[in-house]
Amino acid sequence: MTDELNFVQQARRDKLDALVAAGVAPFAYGFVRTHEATDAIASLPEGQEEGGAVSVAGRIVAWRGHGKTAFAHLADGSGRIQLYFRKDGLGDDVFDRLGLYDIGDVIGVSGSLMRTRTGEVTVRVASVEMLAKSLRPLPYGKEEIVDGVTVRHSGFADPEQRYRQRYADLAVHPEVRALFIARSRLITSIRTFLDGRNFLEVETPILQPLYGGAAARPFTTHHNALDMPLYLRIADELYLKRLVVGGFDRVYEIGHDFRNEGIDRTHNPEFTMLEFYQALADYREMMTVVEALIVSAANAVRAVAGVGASVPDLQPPFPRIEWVPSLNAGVGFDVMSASDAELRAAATKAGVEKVNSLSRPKLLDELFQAHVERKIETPTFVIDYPVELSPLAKPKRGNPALTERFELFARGRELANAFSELNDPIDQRQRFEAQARLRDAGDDEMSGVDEDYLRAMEYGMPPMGGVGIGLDRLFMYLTDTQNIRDAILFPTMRPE
RNA sequence: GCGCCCUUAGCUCAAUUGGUUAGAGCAACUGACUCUUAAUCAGUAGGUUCUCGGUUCGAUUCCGAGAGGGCGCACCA
Repeated sequence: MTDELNFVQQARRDKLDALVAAGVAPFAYGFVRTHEATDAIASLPEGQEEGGAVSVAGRIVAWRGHGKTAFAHLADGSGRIQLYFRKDGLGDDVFDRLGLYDIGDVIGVSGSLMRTRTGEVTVRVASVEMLAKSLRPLPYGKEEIVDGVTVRHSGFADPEQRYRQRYADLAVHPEVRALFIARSRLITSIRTFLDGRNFLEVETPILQPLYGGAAARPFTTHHNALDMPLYLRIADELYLKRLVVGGFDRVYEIGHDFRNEGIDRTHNPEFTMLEFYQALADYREMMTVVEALIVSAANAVRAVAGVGASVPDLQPPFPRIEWVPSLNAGVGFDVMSASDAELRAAATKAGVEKVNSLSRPKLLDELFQAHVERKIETPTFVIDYPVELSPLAKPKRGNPALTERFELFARGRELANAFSELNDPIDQRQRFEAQARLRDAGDDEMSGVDEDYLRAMEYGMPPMGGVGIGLDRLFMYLTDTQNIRDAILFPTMRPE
């Protein structure tokens, strides 16, 4: 695609010049609107032919000229309304100038409501103002009737262009707008839910001198004045837990985490994470909180017109299955007492590749994914993970080979990850040092020892339950969206 | 990173086995039309067929390389 003016764009420039020559400012400062489109339509009672004066504003999305009259449709955030222009109502000058208007122009009109012969509520335009001349045609689609069925042809089907030019995608696709309205409702519902349970919303650093709280490769940047490296956070966890030390018993943060990994249909380098921490609660208590939060979020999305139909019917309490017994049932032997060789054989049988290069924890994880995770359809809590898979969780009371951890799965995907959080600074130091050794050995997904965090723990960190929920993933689950790029307004793309 | 597929007018898509001047709808432009709504009718214009190279008398079509994208796999505890 070229940035040179093509003939369509040149025609619009010429109209712009003609408007200016006629004394019409093509880019206005504002407009006083009395009604949104759907409100204006609703204000004319059924059966009534004529109504009062309204002022509406929006984008011209259809234009049908008829010599000395013209019909148009105007779209705003609420919907669309028809406009009716008459030469003998507007005067020759104004009516003739309508030829300089195009589909895509943002205009404001005033006039009285009327009902057309076919019953459509319409504004009989008495005055019209150009608010923003459109110099580039929007790729509106077309509808046609094929064998009695209405087929919508998008005018903008190339996914790449839709992601790159989300503004145009939104402008021509009402269903895309509806989806992102639903996303906003989801976020709002989570805030309302947590605020209602006395959680405090906080903001913690995105630029961090040490990254931690997850295992991922970070984005690295540099602060010039301090002449030091900084990392974009891969998780909020360690800062939120510092705040619990400070006396904020219930905190949460909704924000972006950044992970320098591959891009695919479920991964974007920056994504929206919810983390919340509740002092004195253990992981079992957090399961009931998560259940209620997910149901509340699902209800919020379900209420959005045009999106809600895809939301699964959720019936709490969600099933809880234990990690070890469920995997044992899948493979047919006891994985905890099995030798590495037995695990490798089972992994090979399950279709796992390169089993000889995998560590024991990785083998267990692969087996669990193949035999249990992928088969989970309806929301299900998996609880009590082996300690070697969960270095950040507290040991399980009465069984130190396990941890007090749960993950929530649905449709084979992880929706939430939670622990009874480690609050023993001596244990924490040992785990940090083990991570630091791995990092020094070349694993750049591992961070070093966070001395400041240890200092915070040494002051006394209350026991707490902590939960992380990837909100893009949750939204994708609730709306049955297959690609994360359809759930993020401006997904990460290569430069054009 | 690997495999498969895609890239033609502003947009959505055609183009027979490699063969005349690369077509259609919408959008655009000119004209007609005072209740239309996929408005209608008559006409006009619009192309580096992603880029570079090769094969051929001849390439949108076949081959090679590159760019961008989509899907799947792998990676992402």
